[in-house]
Amino acid sequence: MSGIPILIVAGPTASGKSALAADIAETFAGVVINADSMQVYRELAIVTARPGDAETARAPHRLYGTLSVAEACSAGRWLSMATAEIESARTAGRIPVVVGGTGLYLKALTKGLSSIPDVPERFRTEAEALYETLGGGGFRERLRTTDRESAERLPDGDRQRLIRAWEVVTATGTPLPEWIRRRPPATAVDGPFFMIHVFPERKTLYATIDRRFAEMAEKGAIEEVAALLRSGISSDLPAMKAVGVRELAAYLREEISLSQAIASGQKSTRNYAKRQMTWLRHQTVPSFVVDAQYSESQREKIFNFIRHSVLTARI
RNA sequence: GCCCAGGUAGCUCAGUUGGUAGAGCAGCGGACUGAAAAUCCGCGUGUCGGUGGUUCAAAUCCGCCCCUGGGCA
Repeated sequence: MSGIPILIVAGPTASGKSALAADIAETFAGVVINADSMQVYRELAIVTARPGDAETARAPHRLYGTLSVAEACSAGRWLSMATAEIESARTAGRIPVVVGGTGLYLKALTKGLSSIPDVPERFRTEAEALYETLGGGGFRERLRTTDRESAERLPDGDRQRLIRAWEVVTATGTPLPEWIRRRPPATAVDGPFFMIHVFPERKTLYATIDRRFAEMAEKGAIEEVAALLRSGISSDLPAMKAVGVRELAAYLREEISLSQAIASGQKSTRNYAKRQMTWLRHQTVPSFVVDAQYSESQREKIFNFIRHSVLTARI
């Protein structure tokens, strides 16, 4: 059952990878499985550029809008959902087409994620309070007494990773790097994996991003964020940190003008796309690279790659 | 045509009495093991409009030319 290969479509936001994934799944009897950390949230459809009904009708789509914004997804949680979807697609004889731009998720899928016990929430609260009182430098010194390796590796300002390292060692008694070394990645699915990278030219991509963000604001993103604010969920939740949510929320709170919010959202999206490209360039080995925005003119050469490499790998 | 004010990084601009240039924003490169659309680390990327001259030395002083605003005709 694990003989069916897994196809991964990776690329920065606005590269057209979702459309490509839908095309592939429609043509080759696949199931599109989302690997985007924000498109999993139900209430964020527009700001996350989640595939619409027309697209999802063409082939089965999984893990899109499956969680509420009141919940927090995580690499581990996503991985277990994704492996379940991959196995069920395979059982049904369909090719899993994993698509997304969240580098950590894709790495977890292809290289595995060490199994580390769940850390109860109170440790995070405690760590955050401690970080506030001691400051970055002080917190790092404190961490040094229990997890020297992390304390030396991380800069004072890397609040999130320092807190995570502290949580793990405090809750489990074992430092995070030790967990990683000790436990082999337990949850990755069996391959074979094939990866398609969609890498548009930078200038084109940025122009698309700018256009798309302005359109989102016109077509309901503001209302979507307003509803999110009205729901009163904690600003610490991941969904509140999505690109576009932060900027439009600032506009709705009347802290900045609409045009400032749009300019700022466009900028954040461009910066995000750049970070994604760093991940994808260095953390994965592509099997096939599309060096342009995906469009129908690219389709045949990609399909040929799939016919010749992916399908013949099928057992 | 004449008179002003300008022309310095992708953009907006600094630049003392001459010592081959620096801020903000934008951008670029990198890291990444359960928040990852997160969180960080690093980097000025330059025919100082052009050209001749003065000088040991010119973004800076002088001449001429080009361009952009504004004003007067």
